[in-house]
Amino acid sequence: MSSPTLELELPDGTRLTVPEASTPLDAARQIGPGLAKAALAGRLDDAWVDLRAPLRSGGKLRLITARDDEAGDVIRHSAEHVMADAVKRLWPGTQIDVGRSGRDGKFQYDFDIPVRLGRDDLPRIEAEMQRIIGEDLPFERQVVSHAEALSEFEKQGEVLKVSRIGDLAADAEITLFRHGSFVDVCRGPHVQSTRQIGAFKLIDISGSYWRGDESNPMLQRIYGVAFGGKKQLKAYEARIEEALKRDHRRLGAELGLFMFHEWSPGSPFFLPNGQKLYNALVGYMRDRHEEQGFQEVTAPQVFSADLFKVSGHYENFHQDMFMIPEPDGGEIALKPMNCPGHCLIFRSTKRSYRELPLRFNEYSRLHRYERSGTLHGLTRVRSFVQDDAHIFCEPGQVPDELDAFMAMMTETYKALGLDGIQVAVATRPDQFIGEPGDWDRAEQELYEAVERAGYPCGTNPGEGAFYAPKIECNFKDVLDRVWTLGTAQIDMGAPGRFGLEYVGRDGADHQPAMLHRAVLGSLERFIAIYLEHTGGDLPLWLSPVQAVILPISERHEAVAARTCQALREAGLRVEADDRSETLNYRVRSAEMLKVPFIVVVGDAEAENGSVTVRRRHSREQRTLALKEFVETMQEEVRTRGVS
RNA sequence: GCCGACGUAGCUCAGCUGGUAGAGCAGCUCACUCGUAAUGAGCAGGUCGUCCGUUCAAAUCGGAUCGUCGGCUCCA
Repeated sequence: MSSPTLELELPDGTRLTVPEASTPLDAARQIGPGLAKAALAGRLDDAWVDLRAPLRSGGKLRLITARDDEAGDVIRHSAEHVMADAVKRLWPGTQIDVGRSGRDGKFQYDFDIPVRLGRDDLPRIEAEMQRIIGEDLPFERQVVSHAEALSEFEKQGEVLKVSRIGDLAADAEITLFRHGSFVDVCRGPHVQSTRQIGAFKLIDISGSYWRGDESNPMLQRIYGVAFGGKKQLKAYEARIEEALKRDHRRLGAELGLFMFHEWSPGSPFFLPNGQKLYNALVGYMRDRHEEQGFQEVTAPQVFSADLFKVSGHYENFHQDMFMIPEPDGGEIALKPMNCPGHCLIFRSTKRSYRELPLRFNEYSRLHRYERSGTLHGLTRVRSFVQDDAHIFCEPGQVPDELDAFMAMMTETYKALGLDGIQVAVATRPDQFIGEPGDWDRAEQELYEAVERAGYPCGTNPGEGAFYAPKIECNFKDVLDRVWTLGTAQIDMGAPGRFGLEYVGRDGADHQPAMLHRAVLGSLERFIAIYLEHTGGDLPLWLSPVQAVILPISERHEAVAARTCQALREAGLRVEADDRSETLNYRVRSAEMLKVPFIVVVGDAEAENGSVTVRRRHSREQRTLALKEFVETMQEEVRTRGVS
């Protein structure tokens, strides 16, 4: 009678037969002692397996070593434990909560530490971690029952951990990992020994609410990065440095696009160059909407609080609004959204089904009171404009309108060369208006629209607006933070609350469906993401300064001025730089402002009415007739080419 | 709003444990008049975020406040 075995297939195709309940480490030993020593974890059919966990089935086994790209994932996991151990060693009485390791090399751990730590304490923790790594402590894996896990941490007085274990099912098998005297609940996998943590660095410390709830006490969270080797750590640091160069806040200042002032926190000033970019974008969206049957309107900026009592904002959005008490005891508010105004326009006259879908778009400035700690450059502001529109239609027309939204969104982002969009449906939040059944149907319609448009669709549970579920178009900024740009929402409250009606084919009154949608979302936020996406190298049609004219010397100033004027009259945004500086100096200055065309005029050009042009990022200089240059530029602007 | 850090000339930064501020770039002036990434010289520029306190004396120490940055929470 032979004992049962498992069949494993190795990456090179060879097959390995091991006794049942062997561990990946056992398999590694069979392959060779070198591999067994270097192995960090295993992948069985692409799922992580801990080296010490008995295999439950055969399959394709890959042993991960520091040389593999995925090594970092395992190392970070173990680095979390080592960091937690270090903090406990340094500050006895520390309660550990949980750690997490994410993408991009980062890991974190939350603690309740008896003292407040600052960044200055990080080197001390790093040193302690280094000591633990030097101790070469093996990670031990242990599977225990729920009760055993509870008693383990109760014994240690780990109140937070006990509470976390309480979340797990009573019949769950719990895996513990130990190294030295430190133990934590963890699914794994972990490296074999602390020594295998190749390179790490603690990067920051911050607060975080216990269980993510701001009514709970605040814990201290420490962030770090860890990799298989020093080289990856260096690469990470270089990547962050590069990313920072593309930060829209930095580019905004360097290119003279926008600024902030402490007397109006979170409210951007668009400087002349920024306003040109802004106007170009709005102009583009105006055209797109007009083509698609939208009608632009402008509603007031300030309304009586009564409007928002009807819309539901007063009860559900109050702390996000700028409310102003009036001398006579009334209350007025800066509008945080355009929708209530559009509802008033809709019901200003008797509407017929023949008018539907009725699409109103608006570029008013919206104001929302965002808490001070949430403000962030142009991505999170208190004053912004959306390419916003509301569609009033018959309920049966909703799918077509959603399809049109998805199409416009796809086309617009494509035209701008912006990729990396993530689409998700944000569902009913805890605080909402309307009927749950209607929400379910609306959410379903949104999912179907995303699917018809061919996008993979995620779900952001409970992230919908209080009045509508929404399709969200999400993008990451240069430091991997996710921001929502475009959205499409099906309103669950406004048509009823505002008593909106239209006369149907049947002569009876019906309630219209109402959609909210914005393709770029907040223009401010869009500009931020787009600047980071392009690194400030905007396509010609969006460049604030499309060309700069450089006279070779003083005697060419008049030609430069004439050339500049001719280009301006052709509708191009052009400036002449006739400062008393060397040509090289002025070329450099134009380069740093990321101007797409550098145009030089000297004796030769003055003589025959030509210009010598060099495109940014090109080394080639072309001399051509001014007229020809104008036409080339106009054509590129007209077709909104993306380089 | 909460936790932590930061706040010195337009920008980037120096200024050790308290003795009333310094550089580079930008700006201005003069000279140079130049063919695609920094010509040279000179000048000017700051009540050290703000307020209160400690001290003979505060950019430096303490407190408060505002703003910014990194997170948390919240959100386009």
